[in-house]
Amino acid sequence: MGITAIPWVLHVDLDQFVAAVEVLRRPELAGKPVIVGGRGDPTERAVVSTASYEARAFGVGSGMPLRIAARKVPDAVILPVDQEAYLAASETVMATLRAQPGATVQVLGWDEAFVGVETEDPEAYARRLQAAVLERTRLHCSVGIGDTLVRAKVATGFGKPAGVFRLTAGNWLDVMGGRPTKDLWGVGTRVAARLAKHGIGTVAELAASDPQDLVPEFGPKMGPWYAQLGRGDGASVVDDTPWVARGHSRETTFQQDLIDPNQVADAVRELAERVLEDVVAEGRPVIGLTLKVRYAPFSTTTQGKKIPETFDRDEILARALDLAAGIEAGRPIRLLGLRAEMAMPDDARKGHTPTRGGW
DNA sequence: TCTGGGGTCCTAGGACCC
DNA sequence: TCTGGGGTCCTAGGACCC
Repeated sequence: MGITAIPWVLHVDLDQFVAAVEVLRRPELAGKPVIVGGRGDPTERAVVSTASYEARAFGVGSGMPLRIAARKVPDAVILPVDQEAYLAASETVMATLRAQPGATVQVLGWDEAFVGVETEDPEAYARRLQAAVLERTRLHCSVGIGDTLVRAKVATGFGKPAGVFRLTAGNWLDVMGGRPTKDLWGVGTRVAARLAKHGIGTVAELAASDPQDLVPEFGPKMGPWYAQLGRGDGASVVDDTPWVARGHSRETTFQQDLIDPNQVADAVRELAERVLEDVVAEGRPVIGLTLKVRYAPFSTTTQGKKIPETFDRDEILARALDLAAGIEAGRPIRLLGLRAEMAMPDDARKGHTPTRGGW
């Protein structure tokens, strides 16, 4: 008997994806600090989508205000976000992954996916995968190998750029144990701070914690889930069930804060029109609406309402304006967002989501 | 330094029903 | 007059991800 092929989870993540796509169509940018964000105008309210490695060397990263990024890297080439271009590149990458022998592909976003495969040699498979993506798209990617989704996802970070790294139950604590809980996928600064309050600062400490002890702080689901996350445990099945959106939202940040109620009403109408385009394209009726309001400087409130199933444009507009009636008069508004929740088709699997749920 | 836009899921508390 | 206990649904808000 030879070695039995066993199931592995691979996590594929394109390196500096957005910046790389831009450099491909403008080769003269290779080796330069490239920052992509907003409309490419650093005087506007916008944030960095992606920075090339050359720009990251100056301390620029995703989510940073574009204004600050431009200040840190005076020579940077600043480009507007071009969703269509990235989506097209992404689709080619995903198609390439799906074409690999034995691959089950679960897309997580523009630039990343899980690949499930049974193989004796996951490193060799990962290398073939990288070569295929590079040949087809001229884009580099890193691959994490794991025995669970979480371990594969975390492993990728150690493979960057353009490398391969394996994390399993065998080396998880050796590699991750001493690191802060914030390094885990799903633990942000807020949760890390709340864990620290209970004396849990590292992954090893979280892994050793009793899941039930975390329930009072985080609730019946999230408490045990964080304990499991600390151990790297969880689901190991890659699920290629097509993703069905729960809803669609649109939001706008105003370059100048809004005060006039008429302007607010106009903005809500426009958001409703844009949301409706997506809903109509999906062909599934709206069952709820949520309005998000960010007042200047920084408090955010939401107001939601269930509504009877409808596609009716006027009905949805009227409901959206009802929600807008709850906006505090006279307070400057920096952002408005409108989300439409849609009815789920009967055959859609609940609990399957790109970033969470069930694991 | 001053924070986009598109998503998902979880929790607490109130309303309502039996 | 005062009021149990359980269940479900809804809303508002929080947290996280890319």
